[in-house]
Amino acid sequence: MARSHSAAEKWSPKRAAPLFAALGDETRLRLVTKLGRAEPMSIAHLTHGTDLTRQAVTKHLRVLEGAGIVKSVKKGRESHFELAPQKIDDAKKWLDVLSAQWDDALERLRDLVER
Amino acid sequence: MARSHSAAEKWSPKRAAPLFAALGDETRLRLVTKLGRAEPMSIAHLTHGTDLTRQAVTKHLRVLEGAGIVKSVKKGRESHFELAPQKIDDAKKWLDVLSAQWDDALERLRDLVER
DNA sequence: CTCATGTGCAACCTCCTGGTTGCATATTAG
DNA sequence: CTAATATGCAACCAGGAGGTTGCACATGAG
Repeated sequence: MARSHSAAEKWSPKRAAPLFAALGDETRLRLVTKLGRAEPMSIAHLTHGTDLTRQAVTKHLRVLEGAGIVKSVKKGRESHFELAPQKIDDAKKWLDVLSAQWDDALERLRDLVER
Repeated sequence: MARSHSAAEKWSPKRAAPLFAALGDETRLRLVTKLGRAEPMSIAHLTHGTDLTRQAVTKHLRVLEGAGIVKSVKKGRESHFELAPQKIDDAKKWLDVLSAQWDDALERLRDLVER
């Protein structure tokens, strides 16, 4: 495998933090939820219903794109965005690893007390 | 159930965003990982191995505490922090709902094409 | 062709964040 | 008691985040 990141690095805080940071904004979570409908949408469309400017929404989309949570494709004069569920899975898995670590630790502590 | 939040609100971006925001920092993810060992640790202890000041670490811990990801208990002159795995699960579930929404949408679109 | 629509870019502004330092206070160690 | 340890609190700072406005430019509609 000629991958640029080791398996250990995959769970590094360094790689996971930007992902969570991108999700750590109400507006962006709303955008992501809309894009969860699996229909690529233009910036103008995504701006509708928001009390924000088109440019503000654009900035949020670029942040999501930078984190790999969203992909954009130019379609004529429009930019269509769609969700990249792989990154969502990455975030989920990071939390899974943490939970597993916690559960293991608890169990090990319990064993220690019992014997 | 006399809960203060409706079931729908539980998945609102408004509630989830602060959670992800708290996780969106490398230092905080490192702290959370350390606390995943299920052993309550003092601020001084958590500062060890970091290139940060004790106060910087303290601030991060307060942010995590504010998001409910961590709980603190004063033990003598020390403040001991431990993980609150429930919030981690909340974050994970939010991502699960999003993934499910995406998968459902994809399947529905596929059906639409096939018939 | 002409005009309206959808974006991109850049400058600017305000507020929050992550960090630091300095000092006060509460406990525990000897 | 006295000194060392573990925190808390407040002031201060630089830089980044989230938003806005203004203007240029490309493309689709009539």
